Amino acid sequence: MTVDRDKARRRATIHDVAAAAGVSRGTVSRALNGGRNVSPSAAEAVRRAVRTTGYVANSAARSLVTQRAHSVAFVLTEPQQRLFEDPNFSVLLQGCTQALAEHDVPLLLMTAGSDVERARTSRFIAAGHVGGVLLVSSHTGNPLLEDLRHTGIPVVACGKPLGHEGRVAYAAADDRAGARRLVEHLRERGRRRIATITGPPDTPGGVERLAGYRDVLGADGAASLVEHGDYSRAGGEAAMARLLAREPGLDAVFVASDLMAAGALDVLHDAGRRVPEDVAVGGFDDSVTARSTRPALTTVRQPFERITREMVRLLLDLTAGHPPAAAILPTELVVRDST
Amino acid sequence: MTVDRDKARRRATIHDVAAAAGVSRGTVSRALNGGRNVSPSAAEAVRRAVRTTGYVANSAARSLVTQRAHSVAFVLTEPQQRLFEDPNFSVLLQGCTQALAEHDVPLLLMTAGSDVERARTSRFIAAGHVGGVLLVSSHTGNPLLEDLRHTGIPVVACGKPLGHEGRVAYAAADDRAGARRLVEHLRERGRRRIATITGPPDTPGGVERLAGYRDVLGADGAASLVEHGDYSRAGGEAAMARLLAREPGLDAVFVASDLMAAGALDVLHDAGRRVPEDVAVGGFDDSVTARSTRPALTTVRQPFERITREMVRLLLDLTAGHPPAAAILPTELVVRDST
DNA sequence: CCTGCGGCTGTGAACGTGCACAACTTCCAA
DNA sequence: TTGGAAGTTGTGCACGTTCACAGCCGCAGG
Repeated sequence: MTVDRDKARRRATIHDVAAAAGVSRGTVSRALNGGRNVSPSAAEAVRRAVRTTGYVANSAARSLVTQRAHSVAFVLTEPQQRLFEDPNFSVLLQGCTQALAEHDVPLLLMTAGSDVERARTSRFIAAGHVGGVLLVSSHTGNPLLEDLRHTGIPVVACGKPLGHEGRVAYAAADDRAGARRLVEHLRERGRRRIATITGPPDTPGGVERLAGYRDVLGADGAASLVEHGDYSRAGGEAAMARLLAREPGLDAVFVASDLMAAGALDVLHDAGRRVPEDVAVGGFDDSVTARSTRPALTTVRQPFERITREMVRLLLDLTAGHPPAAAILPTELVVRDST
Repeated sequence: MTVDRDKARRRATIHDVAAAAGVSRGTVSRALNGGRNVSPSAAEAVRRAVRTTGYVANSAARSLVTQRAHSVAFVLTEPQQRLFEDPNFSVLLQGCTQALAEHDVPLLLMTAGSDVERARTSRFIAAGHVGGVLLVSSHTGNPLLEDLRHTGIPVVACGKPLGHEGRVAYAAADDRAGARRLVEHLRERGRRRIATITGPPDTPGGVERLAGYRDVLGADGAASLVEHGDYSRAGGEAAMARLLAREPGLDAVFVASDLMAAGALDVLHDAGRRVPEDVAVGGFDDSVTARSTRPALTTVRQPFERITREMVRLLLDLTAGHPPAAAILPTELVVRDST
């Protein structure tokens, strides 16, 4: 009775497993972790004992002795509002959760939008509470990355970490090729006055997608039809308005994100331009936004699922001792009704 | 030199603080945790030593001895797709992260959409890896809640947990009053044939918002103008199409979520109905969707910030030994262009 | 037959913390 | 003066795990 009650109340420890299997703690630990130097019979006995006792390793005790945590922090350095305005972040978060769960690694969500948040997050990570960091930060020059590199904790960035290339692992879509493909598509549709709304110049998406645009159109003619946005819907509206004021005769716009493109569509609509008859509009990301605009948006699909999967793989590699690597993944043109 | 190097490499422990403050480990522990029975001079010395050593308590060691984790799991039981389609989940997630961070409690994000995920999440939580659970699950009858109640780990639900009222703590908006207010608003605008698109009948939002609608219109006349949706955009489209087929002369629709309302707007537009001239449309949630539709949506604002704050407060109360409580929070009518 | 070696196993120590307990001080009332 | 109460402090132990080490066995080579 007493034994049964204890077993029911307290979680099974490695001692219980050892006793049930008729071996020692060390053997159980070896069987479960390394798997080396354990006889087949002992391994089988341990496996059975684990099943009957319902043993799950105590992570606190484990990370106390191994001096490192098993969990991974997903850190978002954008101002908080972005998390719910831009669907891309949700997709990334969901993908990473999924990919990590498959490796039985819990994900801690942390934000570092304000200075207070950044200090708190930085301190938390430096305290060794997590074994790795997935950093989603588009803007360069974020002090958090400096802090993290100083701690020596494995970090994988989403998108090329401008200024840290080669020193920080990252996974990213091939922004430049994707942008090139979309602008080529606009030309194939017969468009001649093609403008662009870029992302901020201190973000990889802002730089690379503009580069792809210029690959097709050349730097000279392009220079006069470039406006910068900030990836927000409102930013897209403002940039589109500026473009129309500068060049009323434009017949196409390549917008560096779907959210900004949605804003641009509104402005074009209010200005009496028909899409795609008068002006063709191309976006970037293929987020849910692209499917819900009117007309539905032609865009460049980012391989978010592969990106998140690669981020997790790179992080696990890093913790295994590999040097920082990069994964550049191909994009895909999705043609809908706006071009 | 050696001391300096050690201090730089290894994290400061409670021993280091005790040595620096000239007291014992026990006093340091008391000063930091309880604060009771510690002389002012000792407390001051400890405080100073903590600052100079940069001491941060080792959470692994702490939870090993206290037998409970400090972190909180945010569990989403909806199918994964919903996370990025419905902005409400992002808002909830962001709010909880924020509120927990203020208490220095890390948030673990877990999903339980499929059976495999649910089993994994359930096992993880049962293993004692988290100190509490914030459960975001609209549908009733989810086996996860049963699992969780069995473990005895504190749980706070978001929205009334149908079938567990009084036994599980929860925070929710006053759905019924909010729906009532919106339908009254439609009548004040002179509408007479008011239909409704509800949420699923096994969700609190599906039940309560329909109840509010009936409070105003009476059960009899209402019965013929009710269609069920599933909170998705596509579900809203389908339900709107069914309503139009049943009652072409309707002049208003109360839709139980903004996302479904966005779908309904599309269908009304394609059917040649002008909004709000021919048909007034009201939504629920006041999510970003409501501001980006054309016309902008009249809706009921859910006090998400207060909801998340209350969820966290209820959870902390629970861990402190209080019995499960509920927090019902008032909503607000937001009038825009669709009514 | 002894020696060495490689595979396998058990045992003690350590990780850093909170808590129970004992010891010590101070102070006041009997 | 003494006793005890109240407040403050130090110390041993336990939490559950991994790791290094030592001991055991069987086997092959000298």
